[in-house]
Amino acid sequence: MDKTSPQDVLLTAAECAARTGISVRTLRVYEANGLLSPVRSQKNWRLYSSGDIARLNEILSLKQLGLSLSAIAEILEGRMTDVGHLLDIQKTILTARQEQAERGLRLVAQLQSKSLAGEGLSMGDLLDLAKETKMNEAADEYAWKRYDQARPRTEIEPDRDNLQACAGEYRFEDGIAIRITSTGNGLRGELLGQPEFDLFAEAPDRFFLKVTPAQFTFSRDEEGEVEGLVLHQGGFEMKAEKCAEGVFAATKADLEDRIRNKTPFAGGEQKLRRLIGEHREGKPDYVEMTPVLKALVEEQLPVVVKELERLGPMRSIEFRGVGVDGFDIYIVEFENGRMEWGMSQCPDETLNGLFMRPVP
DNA sequence: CTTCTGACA
DNA sequence: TGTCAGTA
Repeated sequence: MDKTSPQDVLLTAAECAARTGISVRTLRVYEANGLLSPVRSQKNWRLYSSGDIARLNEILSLKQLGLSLSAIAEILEGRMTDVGHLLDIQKTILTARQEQAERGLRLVAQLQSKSLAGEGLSMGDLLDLAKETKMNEAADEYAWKRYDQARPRTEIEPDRDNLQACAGEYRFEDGIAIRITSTGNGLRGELLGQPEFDLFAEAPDRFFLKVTPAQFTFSRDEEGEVEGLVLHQGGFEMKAEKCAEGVFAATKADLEDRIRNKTPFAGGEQKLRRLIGEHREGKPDYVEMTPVLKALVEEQLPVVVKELERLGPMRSIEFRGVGVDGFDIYIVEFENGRMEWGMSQCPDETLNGLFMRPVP
């Protein structure tokens, strides 16, 4: 079906913008995101047909829902397989925004009454207000990433040369190494202390796991050489840069040494004591944790606090050894029972793993 | 005078 | 998303 008919009037960008109440810049952005594709004149000017205008109206309507341009693109191209899920996400985001706005309004009202009462406003009052908005923006972004990472993927035929280009060793910002190898018709990933996993192509430089909702995007430098990757998982994006061949093997050998010799992380026990104490208080120190671990710890905190309360005061703490995944394992005795705690840290000493479970 | 691209805020 | 530079 041709979207332009012979008697169609074609509008220039400025005319189209005036008629739809958006800017020319915005029209170009939509086009860059694949939402619009106006024809071009001989002078390379954009010309918008009635079909383009209709599509623009659809875009504007979908934007009312607060959808991102990429989500709108998926819907318009019919690639969106799970609109129901999308709407769920959208609902939670909008509800969160609504709650945030209500909190903001209450704060403003408080501040106004305070200033009416002649008490004067402190910098701290205003900072509270500002902080709140920012936190919500972050929450929105997190929800979107989680959504995008969890949505179903479509596998495509991978490009052989590309697989070779992506193969190599990479190191995350916290020092953790990962090895990517080509299997000929896909990629295989290896993270220290974890079972190997297969990666399937969904775009030339983007691969996904089938066993868990996570994806890898490979990035290239100006010369087109693969220079790094991004792991998308659990609402986070973790960047890794390509590193020298052999780094992975070296860290693997280190881990095997640690396991064989039962070598705990330096200062691990003190750190764990502190962490347990902080958990008991219900406020662990997140500063020395990776963002991913922080999210995990926050999530399980209520349960842990309850458990620690039940167990009573701590009696002793004993290092047991290093697990295959590189976790230092400790047995912690409490007045009313015992727990196993595992702790793992990155080369830069930030904590990247923490688990705890009751043991008989 | 207008649009285009690309960069930057 | 606005704006600016340098073009065509």
